[in-house]
Amino acid sequence: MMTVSVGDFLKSHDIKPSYQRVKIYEFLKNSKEHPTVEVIYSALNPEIPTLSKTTVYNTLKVFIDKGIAMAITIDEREVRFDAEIRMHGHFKCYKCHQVYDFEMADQTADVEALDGFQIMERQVFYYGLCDHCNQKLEEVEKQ
Amino acid sequence: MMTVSVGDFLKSHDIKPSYQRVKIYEFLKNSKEHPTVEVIYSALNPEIPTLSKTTVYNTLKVFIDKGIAMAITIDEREVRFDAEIRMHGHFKCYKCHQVYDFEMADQTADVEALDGFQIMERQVFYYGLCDHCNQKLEEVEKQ
DNA sequence: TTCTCAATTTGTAATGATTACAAATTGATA
DNA sequence: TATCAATTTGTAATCATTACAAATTGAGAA
Repeated sequence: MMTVSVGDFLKSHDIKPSYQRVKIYEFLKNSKEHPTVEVIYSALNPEIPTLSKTTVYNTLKVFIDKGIAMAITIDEREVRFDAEIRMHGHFKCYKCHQVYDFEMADQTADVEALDGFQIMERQVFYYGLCDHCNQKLEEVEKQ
Repeated sequence: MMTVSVGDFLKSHDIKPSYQRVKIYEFLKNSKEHPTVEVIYSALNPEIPTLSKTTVYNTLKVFIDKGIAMAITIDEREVRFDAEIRMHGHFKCYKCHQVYDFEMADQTADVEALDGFQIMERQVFYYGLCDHCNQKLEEVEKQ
């Protein structure tokens, strides 16, 4: 729930709120699916027929540089993006390939081995079977 | 320190120990740098002039399928590999691009949000400045 | 030893995400 | 309205990875 417009939000992070940037940020913020460049481009193309995929790449790079989005390399193949900046983990299902968010305590301070290191970003990826796919598998095994 | 030969180790994991596979596993096991396919290929090519990069890809896929190696997607660009299977984290320095291992408690059980999920793999990536680069930066700032 | 056959390796070509780059467009300010 | 820098766009290049088919290898049979 944002109390300021997307334009003002971008401005407050030193990003000039062009039409494309506002639309891309809105899409990313409202999306729960951690979309790829391809997904963002395909979703906005009908509404912005002149949109270029390069613009999507450029814009996401700006968002990341300014600290309002994150790149998620949970896929080996293509990068996903997330407008949720607060610390949380990502779970990817091997079967349905969906990426789930999960709440997670920040245990950075516990890591003694990194004394003297300046930790600026954290990514926690778990992989396996989501509850849905896991349950279907168990049902099959019962038979 | 392995008490069995690499060949026997591979056999015990259902992998036929060809010359290439043994050499690639030895290199990966002895490497602390989480090498990419390119690094592995370049390192072994002098010793195995007929080696093909495709073989390196194929072999690493076999190792991962059989559970004796892991893919590390800490780089957006290319995949790195690790023969260390026990749970540990990876830290990548933004400046020198080196990837460090660090010991880490497994807090999987703490994650309530993943009830019903079957977690099969974990990756923890931290990014920032390593102690070496961080220290150099502080020295510059003092001047 | 020689033969056979499946597994493995190899080289080349294709794929596809990402980046480079230069031209076109936009929009704020004078 | 004119100017100019920032932004957007389209195309071409880059490069890690994969697909695929031919060549090679190696273990067991004859």
